[in-house]
Amino acid sequence: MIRDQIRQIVTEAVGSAQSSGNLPAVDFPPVEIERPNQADHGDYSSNFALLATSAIKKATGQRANPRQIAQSVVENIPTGGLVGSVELAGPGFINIRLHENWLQQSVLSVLEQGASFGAIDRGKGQRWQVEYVSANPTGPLHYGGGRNAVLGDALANVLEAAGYDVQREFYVNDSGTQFQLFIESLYVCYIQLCEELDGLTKRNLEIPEGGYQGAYLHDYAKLVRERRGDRLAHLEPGEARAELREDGREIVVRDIEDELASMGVTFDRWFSEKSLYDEGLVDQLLEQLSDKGEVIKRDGALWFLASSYPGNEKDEVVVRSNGAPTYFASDIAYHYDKFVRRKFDRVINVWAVDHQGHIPRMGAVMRALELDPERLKILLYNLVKLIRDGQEVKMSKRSGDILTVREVVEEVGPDAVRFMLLTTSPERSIDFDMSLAVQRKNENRVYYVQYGHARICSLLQRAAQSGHQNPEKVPDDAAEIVGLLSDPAELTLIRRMLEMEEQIELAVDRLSPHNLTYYAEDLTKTFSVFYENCQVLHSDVPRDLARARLLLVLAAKTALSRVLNLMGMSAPEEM
RNA sequence: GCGCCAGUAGCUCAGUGGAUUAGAGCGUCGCCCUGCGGAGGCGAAGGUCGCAGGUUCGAGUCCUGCCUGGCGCGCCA
Repeated sequence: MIRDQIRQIVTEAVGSAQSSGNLPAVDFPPVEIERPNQADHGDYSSNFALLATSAIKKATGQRANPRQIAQSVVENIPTGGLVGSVELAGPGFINIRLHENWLQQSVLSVLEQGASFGAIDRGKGQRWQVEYVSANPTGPLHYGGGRNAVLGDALANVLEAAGYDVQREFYVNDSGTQFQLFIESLYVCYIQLCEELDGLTKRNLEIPEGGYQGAYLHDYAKLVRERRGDRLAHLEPGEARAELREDGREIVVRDIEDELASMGVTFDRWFSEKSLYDEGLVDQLLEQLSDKGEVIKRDGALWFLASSYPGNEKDEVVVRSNGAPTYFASDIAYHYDKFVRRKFDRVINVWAVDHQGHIPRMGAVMRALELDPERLKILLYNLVKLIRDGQEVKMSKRSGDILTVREVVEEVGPDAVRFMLLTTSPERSIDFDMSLAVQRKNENRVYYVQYGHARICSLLQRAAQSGHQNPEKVPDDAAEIVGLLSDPAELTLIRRMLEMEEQIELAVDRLSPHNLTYYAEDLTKTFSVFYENCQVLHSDVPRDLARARLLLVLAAKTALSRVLNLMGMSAPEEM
């Protein structure tokens, strides 16, 4: 990374200053490089001298002058390469500007990297898992799950860009109470459908208490009947429901899968909760924890003694007194599987805020399994409120009449959904204004960015038509002609593109990719300024300059489509 | 009651402990089209960063207390 290179250069300068006696031989804190807020403070700056002052005071008791320290460092930073100029500023800041030649040449580096532009190797050799959505397989996805999908997917994209080996997983809760209720509800719908269509005697079955009643169940039931005819209706209810589990699971999971695919979200693995029971892993883990005294029997139930771990106030039931395990039991086995069997270095679970209470418990589980709790990270996100025509979209849960991800995607389009759900930091709730998201107006930020990309494409296309060499191809004299890019608007655009690595790093560090939306806008804005100020295809523009600018435009396209892709959005050629 | 999160411009939101002016978009008010997509660009107005203390050379950012709103504290998930 550029910033790492700068850090290295400054660190070496500190070393030189120390060995020549200009700086005292004390232990200094590591050099930090930051991005100044103001452009005239350079591309990068370091507050090293200010931190060094207190380090010297601590070590020797002497008071040092930060400006003097900074001066000693500045003198030892060679210009050339990527460093254009170095200056001492204010109370002791070291401001560094990138070299113009180096900036120009980096246009070619952007083109070389192409679709992987901005990739860094921070995660090299590490296997991470992102588990997201993991909604109950009991029906279509509630729109709120859309935020989970978008966050998890973009985060996984960004982690891959940062060099991590990432696995995307959806945990299918096909074993608990909710799934059972779903199957029972589906059974009732199926029987009713058979009674109606196959003339069977009415049994007057009713959806069980707490069961599911959405209209989608009838669609599911139809699918079952298409596969099985009325065969299951002639079996004992218990037997029929057992058989229905498979069909029901398949149908609902497929439905959710399609729904997520409609906004471009896919998974590497759909992990079955039931499989943890089938292979006995849950029992095995409960025994194991029981042997270690972490799990005990009390009041007829089996308890995990979570309260012996920090942050936990109470114990948790893992097996109810009626013998049925809670979801928490399989969660223990599931995380054992993730960390011990599959050996993920780190796992990120994306959860809605209403699961926040589960976090300390999982921390306790990690400790009980003798795993470093740091290896499990929870990305919590707040709820989404849908607004249409200035009013909150309310829905009745009882009738199962929910607004689904599919419906929202159909109404506003996958790209707008993704962008909108990504702009806000996860811990904040979102008021998602659907009426605004569909408007092709200035207020809609999604279109601003995509329009910028389309305009770039149109420019490149026009270039090809007006007799330029295929602008998508880098010419042999590219290294020479990019040297003609010296307009402030051109250099600013290059600088902005070169922030890509840092933007990716930032999203990874915070486990939150929302900065990408702002970066995309910023990049687009910077391109627009260039576009206004620098003509490309115009008779007044010298041919080589036009060619150089076309390379820059192509690089801008590379950068902009890269950010859009990281966010999981399309980069339209035209709109 | 306890815990977690949020409170920044009229609105929607960024903000990684540092340099006299805390940013963006929208909205408002002015400009810029004999030129590559005006779904654009430039500029202006607009802020007690919820409140009160504290730490620091320096706080929107860290600490404490309080106010407001959301969520969580089940043999639910």
